[in-house]
Amino acid sequence: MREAGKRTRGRGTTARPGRPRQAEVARLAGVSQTTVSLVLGKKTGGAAISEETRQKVVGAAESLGYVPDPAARRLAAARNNLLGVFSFTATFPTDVQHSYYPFLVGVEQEAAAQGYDLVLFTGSSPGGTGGGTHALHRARLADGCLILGRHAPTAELCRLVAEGFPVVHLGRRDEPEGPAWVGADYVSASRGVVERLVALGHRRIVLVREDDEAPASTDREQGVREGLEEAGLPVGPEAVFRSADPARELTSDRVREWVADGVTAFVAEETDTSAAWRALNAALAEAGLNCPGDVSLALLGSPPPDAADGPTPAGFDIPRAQLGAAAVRLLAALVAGEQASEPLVACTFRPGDTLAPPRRTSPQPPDPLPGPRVPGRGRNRNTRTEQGEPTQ
Amino acid sequence: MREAGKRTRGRGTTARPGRPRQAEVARLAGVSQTTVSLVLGKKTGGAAISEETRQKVVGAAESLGYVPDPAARRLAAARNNLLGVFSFTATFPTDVQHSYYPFLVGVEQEAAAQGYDLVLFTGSSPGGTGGGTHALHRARLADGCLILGRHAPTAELCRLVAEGFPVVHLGRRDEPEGPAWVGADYVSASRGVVERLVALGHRRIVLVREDDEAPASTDREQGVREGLEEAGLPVGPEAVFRSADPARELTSDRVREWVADGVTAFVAEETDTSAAWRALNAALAEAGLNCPGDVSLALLGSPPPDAADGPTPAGFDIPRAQLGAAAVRLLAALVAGEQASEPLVACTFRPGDTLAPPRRTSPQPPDPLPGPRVPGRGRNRNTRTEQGEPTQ
DNA sequence: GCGCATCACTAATGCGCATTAGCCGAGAGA
DNA sequence: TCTCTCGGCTAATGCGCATTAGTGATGCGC
Repeated sequence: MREAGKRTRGRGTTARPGRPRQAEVARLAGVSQTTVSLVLGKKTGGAAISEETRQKVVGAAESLGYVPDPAARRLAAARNNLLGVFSFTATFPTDVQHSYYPFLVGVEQEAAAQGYDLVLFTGSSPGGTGGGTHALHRARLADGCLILGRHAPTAELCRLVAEGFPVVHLGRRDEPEGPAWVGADYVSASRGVVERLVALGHRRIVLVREDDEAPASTDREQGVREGLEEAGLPVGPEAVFRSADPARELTSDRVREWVADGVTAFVAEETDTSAAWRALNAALAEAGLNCPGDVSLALLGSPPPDAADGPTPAGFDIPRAQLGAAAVRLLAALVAGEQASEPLVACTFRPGDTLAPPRRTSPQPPDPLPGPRVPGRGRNRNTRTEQGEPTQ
Repeated sequence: MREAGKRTRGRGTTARPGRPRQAEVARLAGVSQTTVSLVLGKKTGGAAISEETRQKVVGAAESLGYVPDPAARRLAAARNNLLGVFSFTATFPTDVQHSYYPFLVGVEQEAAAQGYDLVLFTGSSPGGTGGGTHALHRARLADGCLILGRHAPTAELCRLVAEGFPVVHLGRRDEPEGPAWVGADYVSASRGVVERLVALGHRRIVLVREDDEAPASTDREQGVREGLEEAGLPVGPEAVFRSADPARELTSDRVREWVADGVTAFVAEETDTSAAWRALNAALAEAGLNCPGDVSLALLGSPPPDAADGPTPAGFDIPRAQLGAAAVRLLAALVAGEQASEPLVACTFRPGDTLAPPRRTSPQPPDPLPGPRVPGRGRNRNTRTEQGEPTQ
């Protein structure tokens, strides 16, 4: 069933039914196939090749237009330089908004850099034809596999992991026996935002967050708390406003009250809906407070795409491409049998247009901070927030 | 140099260093490797397998999570249900504007439907590490390969084709010995736009185009000409305004002149820069003509993304996702050894807000057309423009 | 002038799979 | 009873390459 019917391998003849093999090159150069492999593979691995022979081989290969067969190459090398990418929604959904595209930018780049090609496993969304329940098992075709999104069947996934197959999940996971993962360092990033505010002179800062328990939310709150603590500011319940329905509960009255009470800066968490952020902005507008004149604002994440107009909120961006790249690096390390290291990727500080020193207090940079600094709680060396320069 | 030092293949032990092979499955099922291959390959090729044995094998394979090695499959002259995707720019560039994303939407869907997974060959952009000049030959790992964009090295490409490797290029190509391709049917789509205008009562229509010889341009002009001809309207040089620098040469005076002369509709070609379209709009605005009140306008393509405001121009959209899907279908057919069929994909008519019956002539729908209709030149059955309903 | 270490190269092997040629036992035909 | 299929399976082979043992020559020291 090879090529155009029949069995083509009529060896012995000079016939060249397909593309040339190393054997043909060898014959033409008057050497052995091994020599050809050695010369073209560049690896002198123990053996030495005379310049003369090398030239003969290279010449023969060129004149025949020899190109190695990737399948054979990979088979012989016992690895195929393929990384699987599994998303349990379409990898390229019609709705670009919810796609993994930004991650894939980094995934592709890093994979290329590491010498891997990518296998996109299709049809893993509901109703996929092949595989059925065991869709994930196709991943074994690759040397390792990347999981995007939280929709992978956990049982299957853990099984792959248990069997020693290298798997990296893009996004934090909490299972003890689950796959390796990489995620954004929300804690450090959030702390960094608070540090900025403090450096500008703010002493009363309120975090507005929604009412869920996702790690993404919890981490941000923790970061804010660490930032406050580090500056010796109070971390009591008054520092966090938590609401299941910010649009209703975060009123202009509430905001006025805060401001009257000495609050000079607000920090809102970012979520799918950006409910907290929207509510905060609405309430401020209604209260007649403007930003950054009256109060400073920061958003712990990227602004929603529909809010492209208006000032850019200060805060941080999730470096999606870098996350993708980090995931690939980690996966490549696992494939190579090395140990995984830091799974957190630093976010990028976004200066924005919503920060200013507080109104009434004269900006006393970092000196007269009330309360003691907490020394041991310094930022984590490896994952510290990459803060852009203020002038940037 | 295999795995973590030493030779790992300490066969005989129960050790399972990598993913399971057919041999392991065979051992577990108590049959030979051949039987496993036979059962899992579904090909009863001469041999018959009892249902009992089949069950044992399938069970063993499943419990081990066996997945065939794609490289080995390819080497053994079989299929591996992998389609390669090659883009000679980054497949996921940072600049989303110029990406192949819309095509990939369709590629992914159709690949899933046909039971193929996709291999993204990375690093084919300039400076790619692996492969070097012969980067394209990595494609041989897959059953066939899709080429996006015009940057593939033609020589390599033609070589693959000559060797009988299934290749489909997304976008029209004109080499005689080049790869198969799929493209948008600009001719039919452009003709369809003219037909609309004619149906609305327009009798003097001018095409504004830039001065290049790309097939995309030529095809559109041809479509317009066919549309005019079909309606029995003159197809002389006065029907086409061609300019290397529309911004300068397409003046408001020129436009006024046309209108005074009885022209009631303009059609502009779409290009990277949309120069023709922009110039036309500018000239009309300067001439104080409004659309669709005074004249009707159509754009032979999708509006530039920076012109999101303003009325939606009538015209057609290139169905990128469908093109991707069509490319995959064609490729799958080639892989299966079938013959290729129609490479053209119909564009979608976009009604827009820029069409209206001509001002002074009473709208005489399709009846009193001057001149004879040209019968044989009817639209191409298979590729006719999928025109949206006007009410849509 | 005999061991011994290069040097320059080759024969042999196996990667994981598909395929081909058989092998063995049981029933059918003679 | 002896061959003759034929069903059900397996041993053997090869895909094109990389890798590992060699194998002759040659040079070198003593």
